[in-house]
This record gives sequence, structure tokens and C-alpha cells, in this order.
Amino acid sequence: MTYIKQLADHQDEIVTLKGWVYNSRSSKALHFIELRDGSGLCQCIVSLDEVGEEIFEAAGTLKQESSVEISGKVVKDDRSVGGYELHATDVKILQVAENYPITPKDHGVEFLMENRHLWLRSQRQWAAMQVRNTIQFAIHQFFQKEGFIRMDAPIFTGNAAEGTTTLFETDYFDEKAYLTQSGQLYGEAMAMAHGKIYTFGPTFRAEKSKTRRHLTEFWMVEPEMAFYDLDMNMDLAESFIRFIVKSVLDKHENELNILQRDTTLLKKTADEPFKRISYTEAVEQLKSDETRKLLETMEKDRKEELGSIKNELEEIKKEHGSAKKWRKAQIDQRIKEIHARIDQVEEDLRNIPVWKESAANFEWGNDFGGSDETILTMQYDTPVLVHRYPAEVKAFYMKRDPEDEKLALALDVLAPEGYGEIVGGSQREEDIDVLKERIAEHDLPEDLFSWYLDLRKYGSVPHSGFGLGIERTVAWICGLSHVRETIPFPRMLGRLRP
RNA sequence: UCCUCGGUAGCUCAGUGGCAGAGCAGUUGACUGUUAAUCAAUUGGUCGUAGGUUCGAAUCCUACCCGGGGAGCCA
Repeated sequence: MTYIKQLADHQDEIVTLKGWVYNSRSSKALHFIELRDGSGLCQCIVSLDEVGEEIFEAAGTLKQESSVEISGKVVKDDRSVGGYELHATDVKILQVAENYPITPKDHGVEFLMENRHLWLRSQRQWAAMQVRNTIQFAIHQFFQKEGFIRMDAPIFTGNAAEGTTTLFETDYFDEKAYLTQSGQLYGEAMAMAHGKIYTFGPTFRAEKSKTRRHLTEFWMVEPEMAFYDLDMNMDLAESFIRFIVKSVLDKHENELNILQRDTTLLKKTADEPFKRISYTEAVEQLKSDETRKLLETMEKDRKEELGSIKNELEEIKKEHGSAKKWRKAQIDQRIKEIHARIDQVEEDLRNIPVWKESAANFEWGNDFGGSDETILTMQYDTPVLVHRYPAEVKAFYMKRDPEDEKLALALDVLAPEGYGEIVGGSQREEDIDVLKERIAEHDLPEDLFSWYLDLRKYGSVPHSGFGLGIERTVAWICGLSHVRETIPFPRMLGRLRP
């Protein structure tokens, strides 16, 4: 048995491929069967002269996603997907599939999500999962080569701590338990045992967020390092992200191509240092004339675009009545595109004034909203590291800036191209008295944190860490517009099946 | 929870008060190199649900259900 991605090594040999029919076309004496086997796509040509009537007819019954074994000669042909095709000598049918719901045409999100278990077979979804795998592997490679130990934090936790987010509550033998929202506190304990550790697992948030950036169950990798300060933490985050992007660029030209990902900015991310700005600088930038002009230009561009596509719509609608059939199809397609674009542009036009307002009136001390992040990152080509946030909007365990008590030694990494926050982290407070004070200030029950406070009793050291969201990272690197396509079976508001 | 857009054939959509439509998929046939093949024929409908207005409702009104995008919150 040979896999499609190995075909280049078997030119002119007879091999057997096992897989599923991705698409097929037929004429009187030829069937073109596009086969997928999980490693790639290959067009198989079944010719009446080569295989005889019986096999030829059987091959004609194959429908989308039927399972088959096809033997034949590997022939280089640039016309074919992947550069090689198979001239069949034999076709063994395992099962002729029933009518497959996902056709090679467009489908809506709801339908595709209902059929997620099948959608995973489609090219773009396949490519995204291949990249996800490489990202996860690169994460392990990076930390392992840097001397980190992977340790796992528990998924059930006894406390709904950290205060802010809503957690999933479960019954744990008549006791309340919560699904973890972060492994970080445990990570700190493990770092005190091993120096440098990382956790990698699912996390859960019961927030009713319905956006392209949110899942209720998502994967997060969280390194935690003893004796690291904020600067070391930022250096690590930067080289970590760069390593991941490089790994994907090295291995996945084909997949990024399938995803139609423009890799210009990813290449910049792999090569250029990231911008680092403080929260205070970011606020100044938001309120700057530059930002205002940027948004005004954007608004003007959108208005012009709206005018011109609406004109085009009118014109092709007039043409539609008298058009020939093929042109009608072309027009229908274009009308669909225009409607979708109009929706998008109109939404932008509703949003831009709000964004402008939000940016211009931003007050020091608030946390950035989604639009503020978008506006900030629009002005950079690579990820931006934003550091030293107002302590009030950040978690209790973050260490304050010794040079300005109002600031926490926090860092966020904002991905470019509108993908938003992919990393959040900080240097941690190591002084037990200060930490106790913070717990009290946040109205958190101190007894639940007794084990956490112990870490500051017995050899407390400066330490830092951060968390990187896998799905947002996959979305950014793949250029996907929604995190639901970055995980095999996304869990989100209103979606528990399949 | 709030704002906003939507729900019409298996799928994607058009149809804004007067006979329920198209493309694709399916089915039947034609075609020796197709790339979402093409061409011809053909099957397919509880217009999200319930009520209301009207001579007449997919279309107008009300309520509800479901989905998309966004706010808040966050990775």
C-alpha cells in the first residue's frame, strides 16, 4: 500500500492506493476519479481499454466518498492535482457511498457544522488540521529543546477562582467541581519543582460569547519559568511564536496554498523582531491623529466600494435577462459575492464610527476592546507585544511594576491581520504578604489559595509565564476567519454535536 | 443579557401583495483528457413555528424558535 504523498518516489511503478472518491468525471471510455487517502489527492484514470468492461462499469458506479482500492501506474502529469496521476489497471470497490451531503459546491456554516464529522474530509479542513498538528508538534519541539518539562494540570478544580470568568460547574461526588479555565496556578507549583515547565491541555470557559474568536472548550499551552522576569518572559514568547511560524512555513507550502493563505506577513513574522510597546504607548497611539486618519480613510474606502459594487449589481442584473446560459451562471455567482461583500461593508460602516469613538475616547486604565486591538494591530505587520497594563484590569497574581505601582508586569501578544490576542501572561507576585493583600482586594477566599501561598513560603523566587491559545494561533497562521475551523469538533454556544 | 442580519427544494440562493423559481446534487441519456467537466431530459416544496391583517401572504404585522456576526468577557 502506498500513500499519495509518496507518489513522487514511485514514478512509473505499479502501486495500490486505498482511499475515498473525492470527485469523479466520466466520458464514454474514461473515468477520472479524484482519490483522497488522507495524505493528499490523486487523479486516477480508469480507461475502458486498460481495465476491461466489467471493471470499467463498476468504476462508473462510484459516487463521492465511496471507498476503493485502485492499482495502477504512477505517471507524472502537470495537468493533474499534485503533479502525478495513476493510470489504473485494477479497481476494487469496498463500498459505494450513499449520496454524500457535502458537494463540491458552496455550503452554509450551519449545514457544514451539522456535518462537521464529514466536513473534516474536505480539502481546506484537511489542510487546517495538518497545520494544527504541526503547530502542536512545534510547541513540544520548542519547549523540549529549551529544557522545559511537560507536566499536566488537572482539569477538575475545586475552586472557581481568579474571579472573573464563568466556569462550567460539575458534580464531583456531591461536591462542586469546576472545569479548569487555566493550568497556570498549578504550573507555578510545578515550576518550583522542575524550573521550567509547560502544560498543554484543554480549558473551559462558560461565557456566552458568540464571536469568531471564542470557543467554550479550547486548547492552551502554558509555560511557567522560575527565575524569569518580564523581559525574559517576552523574549521567550517572541522566539516561541517565531519558531511555530517557521515550522509551519517550512512544512506546509502545499497546505497554506490550499488555504489560499498569503504568506507575506507570516514570512515577516519569521524574520523580523516583534514590536514591543507599553500599554500607555498603545493608548497614546489609539488616541493619535494617525489612528483617526486611518479610520477615516478606511471609512471613505468602504463607502466608495459600496457605491461601485452596488452599481455593478444593478448593471449585471439588467444584463441577466438577455444573457446566455453560461453568462447567467457567472452573473448569479457574482451576485452572490456582491451580496456577501455588501453585508460585510455595511457592517464595517456601522462599526467604524463606533471604533473611532472608542479609540478617540479611550481612557487610560480600561482594558482594550476587540476593536481597539484590531485598530492597534492594523498598524503593524508582525505580532505586537503590549506590556505593563493597568493592574486594576489584570489578575490578582500579577506582579506590580516596581517603577509604577499602578502597572502590572503583564504582557499580551496581539497577532497581526486582525487576529487579536493570542498570548496573555505576566511576571507573578512572589511576595506572600503582597499576594495575600491582592487576594483580599479581589474578594477571593484565602483558604482556597493556601497551597498557592505555600509556594511563596518555601523558597519563593521571581517567576513568569504565559498562555498561548492554540485555536487562535491556528486561525491566524492558516488565515481562517473563525476558530471553529481550527479544531476537529468545536464546542461553542449552542454547539455540542457532533 | 443586549445590538444587528438571516431562515424558501438534499445544498447554495433569487423571488417585497396576485400560478413556488434557478443553479448544483440525485435519476436517465450523450461525449476518449476531464479539473466545481460539458450538453439534453427529469424527480424534488409544511416558504422556521403559531397567530393576525387582506378578496388574496413566501412577501405586511405580532410573538416565539433556530442560526450568522458583534458588544460585554477573554486565549
